[in-house]
Amino acid sequence: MTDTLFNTQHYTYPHLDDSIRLKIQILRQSITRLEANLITPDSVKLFNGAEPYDDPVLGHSSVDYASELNRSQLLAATTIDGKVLVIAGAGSGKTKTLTYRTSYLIEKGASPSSILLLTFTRKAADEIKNRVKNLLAESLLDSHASSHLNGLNLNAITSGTFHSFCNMILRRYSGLLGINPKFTILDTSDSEDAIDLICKESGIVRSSMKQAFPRKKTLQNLISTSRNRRIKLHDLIESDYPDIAIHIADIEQLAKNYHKYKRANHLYDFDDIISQVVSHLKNNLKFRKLIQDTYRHVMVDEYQDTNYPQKQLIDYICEPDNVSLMVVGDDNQSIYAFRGANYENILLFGKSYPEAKLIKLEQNYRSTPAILEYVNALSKQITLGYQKNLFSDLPVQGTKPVMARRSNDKEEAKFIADKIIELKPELDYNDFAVLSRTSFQSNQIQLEFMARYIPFIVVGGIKFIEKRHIKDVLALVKILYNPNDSIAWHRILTLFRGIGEVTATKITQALNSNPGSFQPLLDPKLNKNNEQLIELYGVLNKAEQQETVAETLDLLIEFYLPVLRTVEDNWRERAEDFRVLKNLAREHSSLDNFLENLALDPPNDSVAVLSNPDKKQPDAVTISTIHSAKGLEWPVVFVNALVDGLMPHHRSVSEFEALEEERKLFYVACTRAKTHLYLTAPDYFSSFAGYFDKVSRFISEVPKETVTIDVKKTFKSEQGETKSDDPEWW
DNA sequence: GTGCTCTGGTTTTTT
DNA sequence: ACCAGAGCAC
Repeated sequence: MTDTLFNTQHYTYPHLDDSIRLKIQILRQSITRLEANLITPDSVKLFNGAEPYDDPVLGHSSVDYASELNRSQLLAATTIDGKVLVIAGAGSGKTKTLTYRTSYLIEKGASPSSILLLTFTRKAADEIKNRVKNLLAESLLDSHASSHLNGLNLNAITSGTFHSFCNMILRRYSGLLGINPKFTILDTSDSEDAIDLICKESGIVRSSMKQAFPRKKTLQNLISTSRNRRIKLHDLIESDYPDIAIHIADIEQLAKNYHKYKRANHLYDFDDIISQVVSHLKNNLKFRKLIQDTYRHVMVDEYQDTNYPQKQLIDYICEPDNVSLMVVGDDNQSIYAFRGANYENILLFGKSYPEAKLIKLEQNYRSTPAILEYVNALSKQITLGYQKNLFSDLPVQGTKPVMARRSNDKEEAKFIADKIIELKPELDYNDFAVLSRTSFQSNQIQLEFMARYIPFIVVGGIKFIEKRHIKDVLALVKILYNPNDSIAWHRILTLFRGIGEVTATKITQALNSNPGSFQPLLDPKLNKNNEQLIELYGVLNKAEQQETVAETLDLLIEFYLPVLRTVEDNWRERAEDFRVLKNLAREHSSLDNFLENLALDPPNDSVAVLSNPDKKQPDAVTISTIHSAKGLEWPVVFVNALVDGLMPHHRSVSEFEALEEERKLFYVACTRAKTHLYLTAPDYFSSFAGYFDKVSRFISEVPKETVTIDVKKTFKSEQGETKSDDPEWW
């Protein structure tokens, strides 16, 4: 205790009950088992101890694998049989390794169409694919060296996110699977709306004497979590939401109705897209065989953030021994449990595949030794995981992370701004990032930056796709594509004055029992002589005739603008966003293509960037949540608001696994820094949730020699403000 | 049935 | 700051 930065006895740690102890024990066993299968360049005598150039492929390739990769990376890239887990530490060249492995597979004779590459974002998938194309460009044109490469089409590599892959499979094999290929995807907020609608229609009594019925957001979360974590709704509510236990029966019924509703209307939510493919793989042997024969080389990135259905998907595809599988991940960076990700998948890999090999990438190419020393100390605090120790061969130690504490969030923001201005002469604004646990924690910093003329961009923020007017127009597009989409209908119908829940439901039902026609809009018994409904009828029919997505969109927007004007005062401002939407539409050849891409790969750039696609990113400091910063790096990183209660979040401190994830989140934040890491905290933080005034336990737990402390306190005394530097003060 | 306003309870992170 | 329910007028 004495060598830590601060006395950790000030914090309350979660109680470990027997069930969690048992779980830890099982996970430890699995980890130990796989550690026994660890292979290193030395243990396997990489290329029999000879130079890699003796390998028939490596020796003759135009790609110089052995000099481009370090020995562990080379081992990972060339171990192409069986099942392999690669533990790739932060900044260890994971993407590079996947790129070279893909290239190596192809040079070894794997056909591009037999390769399946699953990543967490489409951007990551595209990047790997493009880098492989560049690597092999020379060989593909060279008809002498390796003749089988000549004329290969690398676009045949299947790469993307789990969702985009499963979406493609559902549509491509809709005939074999007996499903309607014209389904629409519900994003999270559509799914919430659907649940809300069904809740109202099924006449559940929402208000109870004792306990209010959960809101739509909670319900959606509950249903999704229950599916992704394979926990019965009943058990999930009892363990995680005991307050609403009296509503269990209603919620279970609601979940069933929601499911029926989606199937009846050809709607798939995010969870369905994956679990439908899994259940077809499970039940349809012909389909399973077909998929297993197609994808012979599977690679999965960010395996620590997969959920149970995603693991099942991989397991079904990779069931035969001759399908090779490499999963890559870092158990220290699993930070998506709230979205159903299961950190156990990566820890239990040895249990699923007892013969699997383990490879570790521990050389870090990102951070200075001083920063690595700190993050390795953080890593030691994580209870469960594979053994790892990041190292760097940089000759210069660099500066230690700085822990700065200030009287309040304003002083904290000032500190950050001061540092940026101090370091700016040698760096660009692009070289700085401020990372926060929650998005609102950057408000004070944004104000300070504005006052000091420091340019910044906020990542995360309000999503373009989540804006009301964008959702409205997209609902119109969805109606055209899938006239069964009652969620979209309901959204549009309630937009008009004089039409509320009840009328909208009646019209929606009439539309559904009258497939292929918008006729009910004209029915005087239903439309209350609303002229806009009659106009909508004409617009939809006309829009159906349009050739391109852009033309269709133009018509719909033209109709929608006057409607928007009746519901929002700032409609002009909002209308600006339609330019962006039109630009996006021009990139798509069909409505389904357009809708799919917006749902599965929504643009998360700010509107300003989207509307000037040609302009280069301006030179600006990045302000982001830690989650959104995953996979990125900056020379100078600030992690702010490090108060116990915000980091770890107060809602996560009472449960072992939740606290562990917060710890990993802090680890992710710190590993983004290349040369300078600043950890900052205000003296206190107060909100309806409580009053927090201790520095984050994650700061306190590590040995004090790994950081530099910088504490300044502004006293509010009777004589006015005075400043003091007191190292004893926290 | 619809739409407005008031009020009190709520707020983590997001492909 | 944001949303959902209640209460009320049309």
